[in-house]
Amino acid sequence: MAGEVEKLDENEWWSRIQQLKQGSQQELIIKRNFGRDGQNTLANMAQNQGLYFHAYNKGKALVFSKVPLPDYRADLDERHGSTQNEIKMSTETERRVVNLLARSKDTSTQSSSTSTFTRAEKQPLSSMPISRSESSSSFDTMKEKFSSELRELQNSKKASLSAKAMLAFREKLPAYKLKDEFLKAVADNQVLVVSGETGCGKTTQLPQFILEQEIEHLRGADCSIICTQPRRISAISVAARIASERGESLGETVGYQIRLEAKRSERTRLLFCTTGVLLRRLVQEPDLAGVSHLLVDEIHERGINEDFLIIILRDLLPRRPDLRLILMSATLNADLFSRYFGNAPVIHIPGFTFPVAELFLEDILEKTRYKIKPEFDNYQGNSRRRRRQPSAKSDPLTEMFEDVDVDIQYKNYSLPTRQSLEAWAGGQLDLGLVEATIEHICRHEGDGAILVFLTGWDEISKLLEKIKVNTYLGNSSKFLVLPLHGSMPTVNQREIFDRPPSNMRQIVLATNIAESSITIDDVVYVIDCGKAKETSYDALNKLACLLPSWISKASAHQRRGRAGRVQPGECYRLYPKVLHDAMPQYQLPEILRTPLQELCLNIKSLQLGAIAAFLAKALQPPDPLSVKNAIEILKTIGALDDTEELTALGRHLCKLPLDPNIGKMLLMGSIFQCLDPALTIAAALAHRDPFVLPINRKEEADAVKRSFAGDSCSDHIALLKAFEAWKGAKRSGRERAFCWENFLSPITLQMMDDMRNQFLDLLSDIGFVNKSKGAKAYNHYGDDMEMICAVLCAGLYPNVIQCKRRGKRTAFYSKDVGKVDIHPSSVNAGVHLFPLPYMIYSDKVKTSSIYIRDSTNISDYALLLFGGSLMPSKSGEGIEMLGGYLHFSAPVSTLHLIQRLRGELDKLLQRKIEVPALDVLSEGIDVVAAAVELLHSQNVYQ
DNA sequence: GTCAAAGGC
Repeated sequence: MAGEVEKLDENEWWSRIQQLKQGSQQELIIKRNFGRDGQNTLANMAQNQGLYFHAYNKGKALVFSKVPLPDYRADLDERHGSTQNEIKMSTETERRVVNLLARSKDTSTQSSSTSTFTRAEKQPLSSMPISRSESSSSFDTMKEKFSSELRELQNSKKASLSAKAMLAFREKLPAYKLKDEFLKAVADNQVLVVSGETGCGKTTQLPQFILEQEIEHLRGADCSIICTQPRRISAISVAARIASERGESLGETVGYQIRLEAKRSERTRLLFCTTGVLLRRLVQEPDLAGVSHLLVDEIHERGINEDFLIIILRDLLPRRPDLRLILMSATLNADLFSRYFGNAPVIHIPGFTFPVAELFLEDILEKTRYKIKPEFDNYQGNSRRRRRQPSAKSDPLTEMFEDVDVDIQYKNYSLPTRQSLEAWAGGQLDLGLVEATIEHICRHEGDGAILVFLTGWDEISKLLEKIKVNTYLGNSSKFLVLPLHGSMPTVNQREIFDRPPSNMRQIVLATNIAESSITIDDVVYVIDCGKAKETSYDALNKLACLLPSWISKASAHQRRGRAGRVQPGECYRLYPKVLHDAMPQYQLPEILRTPLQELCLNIKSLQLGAIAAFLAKALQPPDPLSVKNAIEILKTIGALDDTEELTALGRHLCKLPLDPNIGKMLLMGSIFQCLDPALTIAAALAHRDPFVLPINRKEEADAVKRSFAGDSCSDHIALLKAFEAWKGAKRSGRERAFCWENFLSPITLQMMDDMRNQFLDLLSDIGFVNKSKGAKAYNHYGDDMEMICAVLCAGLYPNVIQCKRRGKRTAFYSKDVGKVDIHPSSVNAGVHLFPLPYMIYSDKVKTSSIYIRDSTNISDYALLLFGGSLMPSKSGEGIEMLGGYLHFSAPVSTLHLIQRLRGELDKLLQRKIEVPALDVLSEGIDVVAAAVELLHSQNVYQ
């Protein structure tokens, strides 16, 4: 059935596609011989031509067809055929299941009545009319009274002595000098873009100017100013700063609101919140009724939430002519936002930082006399050969430098420097160079902390080791070296913020976390390796990647700025100046680098119309193929129907602040009586891994995690058991010791606990849980490992891989990308044989290989009963799933029994989703018991 | 054989 595979050049494809359209041929199969960007364009254009497109075998075979294509075709897959899994059910099990099914009530007659419910639910999600009509005269009087009260209070605070000192401080900020110009621009324009460097005071002053003016003009009661921040910590700290500048306590006129935490009151007029909080609020208030001014801060960071918000706001402005929108950005790309909003005026505020001297690789080599040794695999000494054979990993920027003629470009530099530049390989960071640079600063430059930007855990750990054995830097009475990484326990410690003893120099080895999330005050020297690990999304292979790459000029600028906060500083850049000049201006916005299913669900939830059309309005619209993939997943998990409308399940998922798969897992847990485990696992997957990665005691940490997993072959169970043990330790008052001994982060665990409560509230809001019944009513199978794994399967599907025996080991295969590996941090890493034939996972990412980060070993029955829909296989003798990728064979009676049970389960589930209050235990006890019976009689894995 | 960073009514 496969047509002949053709090799085509990129410039031939268009005419061949035209031929396909006009001729009698059914399909065209192209073997890829060009880059991925070309493929995506090709795929999109072919689809515009009305042809179906699918990529097979890691995108090596591209198929265009006049008929819809299956998403798996063994004939085009060179990697492996998918194996049949033979299901052997014992007669005893079969008899029990048949009996249980016979006892179960026939639920099919009742399900028809639910359709009316579905239709009623399709009406707008919420309509909360603001009852302006009620504004009786007494209401107006109250507001007037409140407005003048606010003004009196503001004036009395201003008069106080401390306020005068505070004002003197504020007046020194660059933003203060533009106060009048800013307020006039806000009054005259609906949209305003403000650009300003760090330290200019825009975040603390501009919202405050508006607040002061509104109160002064007796509009205090009517105004509601919102300022969004991308991070929780900045929302709190900025709000606290402004409250103190106004001489008030936090939560009076100035407050904040972040997830699970708020300090605000009836009197709050200026609210700082995370962008996510505002997006959630938009579901209830699509017009932001009642908001007078909205400031969106840090938009230059181009986070997915901010980019999403901006599309919504541009559509909203005509409906809210009285709303004022102020976009705040770093200097570099303010014009981009101005153009997006119809050339909105831009105000620029100069920054206030100390000058930072810049040194590039060539200067550093000259100063340190460090000698770069040629790379082994790349080298045989002669530079011409190096140029002709660039290492496979090298990127365009590094290649660009390989073409530079060092002797000409650097003729004013010494010979050793030129030789080192010749040997420099941008593909790999030279830690010896970093060490030499640190030592140079410590020996020859003045006092002050050193901040080193590295890409990840491994580099931090190795450099730490190098410093420890360095004869000069290893002196722990003179140098305080601190690793700073999001998953290291030190992040939660205060050491980094405490000033070191005066005779010690602090050296911080950090990831990007120190670029914007954590500020270390007394940094004078920054060493920048020029790289960061960055996610990207390969739409063709439906694969997320996390690879080190060169940072943008904007990031490099931000890193440099970290040296000039307290006094003039120095920035040592471990890459040549010509490379810096060739860096991209900005990083690709997050919306172009991430899987989009959650965003797509939010678009439907906010009723913003067709997904693709909406996203096409973005500042930089995502690849249509990425959008298509996201919609495809939402359809597979049953959140969207064929017309891209929300299903009943989809509407429930909208209410949960979770990735749709994790949300579904949570709903399934509540339905199938594993509520507590589902809450815990959902919280961990949505937030972050509570296991920390200590730098010295990695093996111990690994062993602890494995002991939590027991023999479950599941990272998810390890999370669950760790959380439960923490709860126990907390009850007995030994939380701290417990966390320390078990390499767990108390902050993360506490956050998980709070999130569990939020999820429980939300499940109660949508009717799945009746809190008054107590936890016991929803945890009948809370200790049943097979049932918990089945719930994981129900939620995380189609994230499933096959485990196949290869001699004494097991190999793993996924439908989209073929062979994958278990991530070495998983409890399943290094295990050679597994009791069950599949793994379900929530995170697959390409780094040095394609890794499944967290996995749970599951049975055929878990997949058959809780996975994707069952299709009769083409041969007619079995069942297929996942577009033909998974095959199951069994005697006809077994197949029928499984299909019948699956049918009953689906019916029960559908009714429960449409009528959430339905009691599954009383309505479907026998069907669920039959499922449990099968799950417990696990097939022997061959 | 490995672990960038953020975020949610």
